[in-house]
Amino acid sequence: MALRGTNQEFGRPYNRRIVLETIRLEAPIARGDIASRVGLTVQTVSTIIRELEQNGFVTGSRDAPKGRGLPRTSLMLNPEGGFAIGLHVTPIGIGAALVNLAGDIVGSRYHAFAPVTPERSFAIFETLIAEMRALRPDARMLGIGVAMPGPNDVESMSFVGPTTLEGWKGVDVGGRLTATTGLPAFVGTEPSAAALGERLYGKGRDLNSFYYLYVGVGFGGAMVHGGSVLLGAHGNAGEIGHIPIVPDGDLCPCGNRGCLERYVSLEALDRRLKAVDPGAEVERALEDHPAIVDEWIAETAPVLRRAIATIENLFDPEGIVISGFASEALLRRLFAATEPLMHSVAERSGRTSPRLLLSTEGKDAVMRGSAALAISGVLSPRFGLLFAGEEERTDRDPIMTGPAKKEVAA
Amino acid sequence: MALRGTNQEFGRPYNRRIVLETIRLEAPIARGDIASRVGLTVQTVSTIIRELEQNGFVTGSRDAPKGRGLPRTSLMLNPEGGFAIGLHVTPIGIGAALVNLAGDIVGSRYHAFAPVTPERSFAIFETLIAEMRALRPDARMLGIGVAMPGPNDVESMSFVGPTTLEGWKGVDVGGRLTATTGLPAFVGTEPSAAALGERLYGKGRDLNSFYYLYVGVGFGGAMVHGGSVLLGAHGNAGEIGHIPIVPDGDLCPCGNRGCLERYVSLEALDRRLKAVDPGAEVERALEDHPAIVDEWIAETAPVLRRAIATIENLFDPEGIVISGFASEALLRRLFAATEPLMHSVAERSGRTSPRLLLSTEGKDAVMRGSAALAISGVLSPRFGLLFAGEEERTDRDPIMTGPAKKEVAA
DNA sequence: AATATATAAATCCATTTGACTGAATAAATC
DNA sequence: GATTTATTCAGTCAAATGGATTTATATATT
Repeated sequence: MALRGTNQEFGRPYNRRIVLETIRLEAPIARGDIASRVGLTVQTVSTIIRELEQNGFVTGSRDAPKGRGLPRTSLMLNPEGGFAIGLHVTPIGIGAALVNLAGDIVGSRYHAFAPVTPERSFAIFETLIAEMRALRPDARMLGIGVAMPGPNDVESMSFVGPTTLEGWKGVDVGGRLTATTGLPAFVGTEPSAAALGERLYGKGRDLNSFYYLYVGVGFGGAMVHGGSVLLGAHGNAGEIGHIPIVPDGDLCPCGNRGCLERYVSLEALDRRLKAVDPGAEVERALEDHPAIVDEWIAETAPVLRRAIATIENLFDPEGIVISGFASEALLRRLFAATEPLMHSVAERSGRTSPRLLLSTEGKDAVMRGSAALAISGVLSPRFGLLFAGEEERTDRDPIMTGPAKKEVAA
Repeated sequence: MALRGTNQEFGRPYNRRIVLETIRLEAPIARGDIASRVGLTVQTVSTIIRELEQNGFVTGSRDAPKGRGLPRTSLMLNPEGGFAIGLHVTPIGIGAALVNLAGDIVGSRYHAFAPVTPERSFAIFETLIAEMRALRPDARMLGIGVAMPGPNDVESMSFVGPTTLEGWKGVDVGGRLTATTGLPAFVGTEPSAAALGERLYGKGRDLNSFYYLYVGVGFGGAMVHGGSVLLGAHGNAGEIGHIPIVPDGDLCPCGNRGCLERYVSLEALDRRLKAVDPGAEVERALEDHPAIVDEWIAETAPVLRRAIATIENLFDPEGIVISGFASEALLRRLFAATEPLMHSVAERSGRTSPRLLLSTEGKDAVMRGSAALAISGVLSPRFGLLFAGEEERTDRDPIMTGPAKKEVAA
């Protein structure tokens, strides 16, 4: 855990992040409001804002006067203040996107190929990264984020079975990318990256804590608490696809029986489709084989409901966000099938917010999310950590370094 | 979440806590070692230690010389530096204990009565608290911690059924205790309090993250991560007793079917015993009805195993600690019945530590733990928070106030 | 219409807190 | 006496604070 003390040089960057994060979440907002919100004085916030403006992270605009007094200057993130490249590695290809500070996808590319071996992938990484960089050649590039299927380094289920990648065990993806590009690189699992994206730019903006469900080829999840994604001791928290949900159920490649992923996942649907029509594709399942989808939904709904009750009782989140690589139409079907929800601690007396939310971010979520892995280095409030349990980054504070830097009050 | 900025006056208490926590975990330890560990200079640590010594939290002793140079002064927590009263409310009585900074139970008392209504309980609280205070009349009393069965404020399952308390809905336990005693009072659920005790004084000292399972009348749990107990959005995280583990299983008072607690809990064993012998008692189950216990263990083992795999895949902890109100012998039986463990992300390639640990702290865990709720106000490293998600305590820093205070460099 | 006052937002400046750097001191061994 | 190690003393510096000041607008008064 390595508890660290604080000192003045540590405190300033921390306050910078707090202020920047507040602007991100509450924009447009004025200096005074930030001050009262974060518990600093207006003067302090003012000097921090000056730094942030000079470095291009924040822009301000004089409001229209209403009431007496000097009209406030509303501050907001400068979307062009920084960019990150998000990479999404799947068993059937690699996606890349250039994402700005506001989470907008400036441009993206997808390269389909198989098998996705490390050597071929690294070559494609380089091409994709160069392409993305070319979209904003002179901008401040904050880093690269890579989302990969989990879990990491687990004997029985790493990179085995249809939902995982083969041949990647022990490959230092982050290290190699940093070496070839000179940019800081961060690697995360698909669901944790997507959850981070959701927390920064999606439904998670309004939720202090939420559980994120990611229906992909497999089925993943991530708990977001206090702004951080909980990764667990070894980054494998959220392997919800492998919770044993049906006693003595289907055999799973992980060695257990009745894993959630065997029922609720695109791979599970695909298996059903292929059994009837070997040429069927999950993407077109609703159009081509609606009856099979109906059957699948009906049979998996109780399984999904039990999974949801399990999450609610174990994590007590403010809400559960359902999202994923699946098509929006299919997600909506799954979402609707969760009703009626089971009883759980989520049934609070004064509850107003919904227990379940559907994220329509769709497939962009992962790419945005993986870029967010890098962007979080700038935007994270807690000493640079958006992932609880992650090693503390000892790099210099990225906010005040980088190409876009103009001279700060020398 | 309310992000807060930091400043020097905020930084000093934080550093004090970091130093104190380091001493607690690593004692005996010298100033220099603390400095390099927490990243502060020796001088800064020195001044902090001086304060802590003057306030009686820490004592130092000159080591025996070995090698040349001035022998180091080893520092350790002064167990008598502070005390807290732990209260444990159960459906059949109330326990109280006086606990010192080192987590030692200085004295304890149990008052059996039923039904445990709020009015009778508050009267008994007062007697017990007075008794505990009398054990160290002049010592610094840090506060009162109360452990109660969960969950809080949930429509369908609050205070209903054999494992819960009735008539306590909406009762402000902490507020009333503070009002009558003048001491800060903290209320937590049984498992979260016990988990905190385990983290401060038990197996949790060596684990950065662990899941804590508490076999009580019901079945509870708590995730400890980075030194904090994760409470969830409303303090109800860890209602593991109500995860639906058997599809279409036994009906539970919560309204669902097949809840874990219906199988693995003292209440479940009790039901089995009473069905055969209405006068049977769980405490004497192993002696009086070994066959029934065998049968219960055999039938619940697969259920427990699935629960363990679920926890491992959802939280990825370093380990799972099994503990509880149950007798040590019974816990050992349950513990042994978890083998063979199912596959999960816990099966890491280089794994050396056990996946499951048995805590022999026994029934003291809860009382120590509830006292720890109050003690954590002093020992918590993160700005006074040992519970992630808890409201920030705006009280003055308890370390430097209180009866034992001698004049600090006026 | 012209002027004065009230209010709100943001900035300037002296003060204070607290951690840091470097020198000094104390207690041991060589 | 020289060297080594642990700890303390003295001065420096970064950064947040409180109070006064400046700027821009609205409203009241003459």
